[in-house]
Amino acid sequence: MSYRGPKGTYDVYPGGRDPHERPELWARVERVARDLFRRYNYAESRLPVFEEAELFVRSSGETSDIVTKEMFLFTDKGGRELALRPEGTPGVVRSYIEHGLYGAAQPVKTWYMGPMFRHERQQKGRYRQHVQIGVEVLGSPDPLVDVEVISLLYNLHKTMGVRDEVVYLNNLGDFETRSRYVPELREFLRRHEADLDPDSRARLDKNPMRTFDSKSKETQAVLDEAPLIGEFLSDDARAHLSAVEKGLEAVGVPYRVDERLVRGLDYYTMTVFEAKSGALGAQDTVGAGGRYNGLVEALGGPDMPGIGFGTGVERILLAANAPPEEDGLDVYFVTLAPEARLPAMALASSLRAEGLRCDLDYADRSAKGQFKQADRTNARFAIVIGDEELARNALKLRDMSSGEEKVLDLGEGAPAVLRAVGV
RNA sequence: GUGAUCGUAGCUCAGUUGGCAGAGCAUCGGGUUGUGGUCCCGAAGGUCGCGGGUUCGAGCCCCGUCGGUCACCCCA
Repeated sequence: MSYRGPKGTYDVYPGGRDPHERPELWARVERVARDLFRRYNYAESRLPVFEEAELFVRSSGETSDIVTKEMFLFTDKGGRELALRPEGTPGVVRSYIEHGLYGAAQPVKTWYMGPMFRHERQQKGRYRQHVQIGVEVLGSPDPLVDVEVISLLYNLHKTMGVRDEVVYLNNLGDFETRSRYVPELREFLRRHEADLDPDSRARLDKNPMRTFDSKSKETQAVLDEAPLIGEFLSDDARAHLSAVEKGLEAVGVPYRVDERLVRGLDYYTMTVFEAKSGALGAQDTVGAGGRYNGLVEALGGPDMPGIGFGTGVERILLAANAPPEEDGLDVYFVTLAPEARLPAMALASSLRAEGLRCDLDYADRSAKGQFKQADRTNARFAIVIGDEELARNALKLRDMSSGEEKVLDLGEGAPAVLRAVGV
């Protein structure tokens, strides 16, 4: 084996085995997503897969893992520091600011789908290049926008057949809330430092809230007694959370409030949410997102609120029931003489123009082999053209399920076939 | 980045204490001078991931390396 795909990547290819390698499943997600976004009135954004590295540092936070150890960095020939995008939100916000969309009617609702890159070790449901579908709503602080975004995520997953899903919801308050809560939490954790796992201990100074994500039993035992952010929320944040809850109930999205839900990115404020599936492995988050009311301003725009989600297409496919593919060809051409190939090609071309799915043998197969191929491609009909048919300017139409055969006029071309197959 | 585990035909996998590289499925052909799904026969298909080492001899033992899988960290 000479070449392999780069570490942590995968191919979508004809005959792909795993769900995320199957082209027809990707086609389905794209179809479902586009249809849903049209109904919710979101317009598409197509953005570069690389940006100035600085953009991601400013957005995700200098201390975040994504920035410190997971970015694919490179320098172009002009000496610019660039990075393959590790997430979608910063690019969308940059675009919103760059094109002055804050001056348009608000909110601006957009969606995107494309590859994201993170330099990390892969495991089930995690790749160095993975595809995210995301939405961002910029310019409105309305809690009902949060409801719309969460319900959109939920419906996307539901339509795709994601199994065993639970939506978790929390409110992290504004920066002020956190500036009161975090010292309190840190103080508490410090008192129990001896019982924490090494990773959590290391996080104590930098970002104690992420201790909640630890999978260590000992650490979780300590956290059972820890102060929760709910008690520190401002009236505003509390009202926002309850408005979101009422909204989710109104639109019929099941959810659970989880006060221990924290998110890894620095820019989140107020609402955060995460959709998890029991059908995945350790990486069980299918999609997640939250509000980022300070981000637009931090990136040089006006003080505009925003909210969005990102969801991993590979994880959607992994967590969904892959439906059996039933569709096949309308016609497979069996050519039994070299002179039959051109008339077959011409007829196939006419039938394709009429919308029929057709294919021919390009492998110089035997008669038996060509019928076998007709069978494999699930063709409804085989059209046989050989010496006998050519001599009479005819073709033989074989119904592949009944075995019934009819002789048609080859000279008449597509209309005769269309009539016989009942289109 | 850390740890565990696995790399043999396109796929799934056997391969004994180190002794001639195998099976099933898939592919192609034949049985049927032009008829598929079942059946029978045959063919083709391999630097045993790669590089070193030990040995008379390595798919097998040792070291390194690359890659896959799973978990941690983190995240979609």
